[in-house]
Amino acid sequence: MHGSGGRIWWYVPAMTGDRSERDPYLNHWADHAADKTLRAHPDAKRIVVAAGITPSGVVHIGNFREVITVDLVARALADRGVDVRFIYSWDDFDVLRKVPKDAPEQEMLTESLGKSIADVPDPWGTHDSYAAHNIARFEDSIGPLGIEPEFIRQHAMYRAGKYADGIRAALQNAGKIRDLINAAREATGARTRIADDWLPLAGFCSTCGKDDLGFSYDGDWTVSVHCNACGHDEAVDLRKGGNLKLPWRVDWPMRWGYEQVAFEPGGKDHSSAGGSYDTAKGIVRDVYSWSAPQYVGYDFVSAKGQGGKLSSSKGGVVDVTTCLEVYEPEVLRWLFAGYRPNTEFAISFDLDVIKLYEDYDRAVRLAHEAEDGGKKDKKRQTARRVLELASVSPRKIVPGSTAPTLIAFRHLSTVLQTYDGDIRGTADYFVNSGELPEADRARFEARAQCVWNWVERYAPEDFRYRIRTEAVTREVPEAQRGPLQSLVEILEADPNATEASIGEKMKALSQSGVDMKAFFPVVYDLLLGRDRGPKMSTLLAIMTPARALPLLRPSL
RNA sequence: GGGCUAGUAGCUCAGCUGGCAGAGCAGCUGACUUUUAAUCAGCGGGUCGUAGGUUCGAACCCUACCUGGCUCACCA
Repeated sequence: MHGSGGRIWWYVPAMTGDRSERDPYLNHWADHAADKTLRAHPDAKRIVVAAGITPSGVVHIGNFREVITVDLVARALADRGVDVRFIYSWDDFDVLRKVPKDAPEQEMLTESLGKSIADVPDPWGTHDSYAAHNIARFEDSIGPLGIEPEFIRQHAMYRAGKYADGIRAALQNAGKIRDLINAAREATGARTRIADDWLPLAGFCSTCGKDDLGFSYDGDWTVSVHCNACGHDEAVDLRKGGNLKLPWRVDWPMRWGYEQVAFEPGGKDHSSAGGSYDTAKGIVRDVYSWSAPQYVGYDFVSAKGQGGKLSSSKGGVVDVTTCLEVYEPEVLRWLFAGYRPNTEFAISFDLDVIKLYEDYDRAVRLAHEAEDGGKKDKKRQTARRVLELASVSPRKIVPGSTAPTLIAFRHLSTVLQTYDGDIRGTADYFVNSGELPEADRARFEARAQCVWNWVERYAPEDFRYRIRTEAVTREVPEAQRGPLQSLVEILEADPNATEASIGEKMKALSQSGVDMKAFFPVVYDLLLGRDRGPKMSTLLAIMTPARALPLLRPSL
C-alpha cells in the first residue's frame, strides 16, 4: 500500500459540537494540542496537520513518533467536529550524505554521494530508488496502525514546478531571509554569519546529479546554474520545475505556506533557539504570509537494550515492523499515546513486554467500567480517552460496556508453548475452556502471534520450554516412584482428561501425603527437560495423556 | 557560548494550566495453593534536585544554583 500521491484521506468528524466548548473529558495532550491549534485558527473550516521525514535511511521507531503524534492530534481535532487533512511530506529530495553501512552495493552508494536520494538506485534492487525503498517499507508498516495520511513526495513536487512561486519568493527575499537567520545566529552567540551573496537555493546538476552547484539569479523566474562537479552550465526556468529546491530552513516554512499547515510537531533537534523551527517561524511570516504551525516538540524513542538515540546510519535500527512483531497495533499506539511527547522512552523487547501488556489490559478493563461518581472515575476517564485515541480505527468506549476478552500475555505464552506455537489450536483451547468468546478470536490470534514472536526471539531462556519429543529414562528417587505410578494411572484412566479433572486428582494426591514440591520437578524433567514448568494440570491437559504417558512410563 | 528538557516511593512514570502528594511493579503481612516472577486481601514507603521569592495556599508560578540528557552555530 504505497501512497502514490493524489490520494486524499480525510478524517470524518466523529461527533459534532461547538469547538469552543471545553469538554473536561478531552484532556489528553493531543486534546490540548488540538485546542491550541483551533484557537490559532478559530475560523478555519478545515485544519491541515503535517508530518515530514527524510527517508535517508531506515525510517525507525523514533521517526514514527512524528507520525503518531500528528495522527493523535488529527483524531483529537476530528473529535471536535473539525475536518482534518493529514499530510505527510517525504523529504526525498535530500542529498545522500553518508553511505548506509547495512546496505549492499557499497561501491555504488559511495559513487552516489551528493546525489538526490530519489535518484540513487535501490541497493536492494526492489524499488525505484534508495528513497523509494525506505519510503515503501515505512508506508507498508504503518498500515496496520490505522494511520493513513496523504503522502507527498518532495522530489516530485519540486520537479513538477509546484513550488515555483515559493522558490521565487525566497530568492526575491533572500536579503530578508539572510537577516532573519543571521539575527538568530547572533542571538544565540554563533560567530559565523551568512555570506552576503548567499542565495536560499540548493539542488542537483541535471547532467551528473551531484549537489555541488553555484547559482546566479535574474530576479524573476530564471536561475543560472553551474555545476562544480562536472562543469555543466544551464539556465533553469523555475516555472518548469527541475532539480532546484530550497534549503531546509527555507523549504520548511515555504511548505507551511503552500499547504496552510496549522499543526506540525518536530523532533527536539528542531526545537532550540536558532534552530530550524525558530528561523522558519520568521520566514513564513515575512516571506510567505502565513503563521507558523502550532508545535509540539517530541523526544527520542530508543529500544531497550540498545540505548540512546536511534540513528538510521548505525546498524541495529528498530523500525515499526519490528515493534509490531511483538506489540499489537493498538498496544503500540497506546504506548505512544500514553507518554507525553516530550518524554523520552524506550520500546522494550525484554521482560517488560509482559508488564506493558498487563498495564494495557488493566487500562482496557478500567476504561470499560461504569462510572460511580467516585474518586476512581477520573482514572476511568483518562484510561478511556487514551484508549480511544489509541484505537486503530476511531471508536468510542461506552462506560459499563463489556470489555473485550484479553488473555494475559504470560498465561498465553505458557499455553502457546505447550502447543508448540500452534495459534489456532491454542485459540480452540481457550474457546473450549470458556475463557475466550468466539467473537474475540481474531484479536486473540493477533496477540498470540505477538506472544509467540516474543517467546521465539526475545524471551529469556528461563521462559522458554519445549515438550520432549523423545522420552528419557531417569532413575527416579524411591520416594517419587509411588506418586509417579499414581500419576500414570490417573492419566491412563482418563484419556480425555481436562485441566479441572486432573487438578482434582492432583489435589487428592497432595492430600494423600505426597510432597508435591519434591515430586513436580521429577515430572517436569521427564516432560520438559527442566525442573519447573507451567501449572501441571494445565500442561498435562493440553499435551493430553496420550502424549504425556510415553514420556513418563519409561522411568517407572 | 545559546537554547530546550528532566530531576516526585526501591523501579517505571502520573499529577488534569496553584487546593490534603498518586498508580503499576517491587517490598512486607495474611489467606489460599494443582510452582515458569500463581491468585486474593491488606500494609508500609516520598524534605516532590538545592536555596530563596510570589501567594491564604506551590510538586506546579518567578529567580539562582546543582546534576543528567538533548540540541543549535550557512546539514537536511
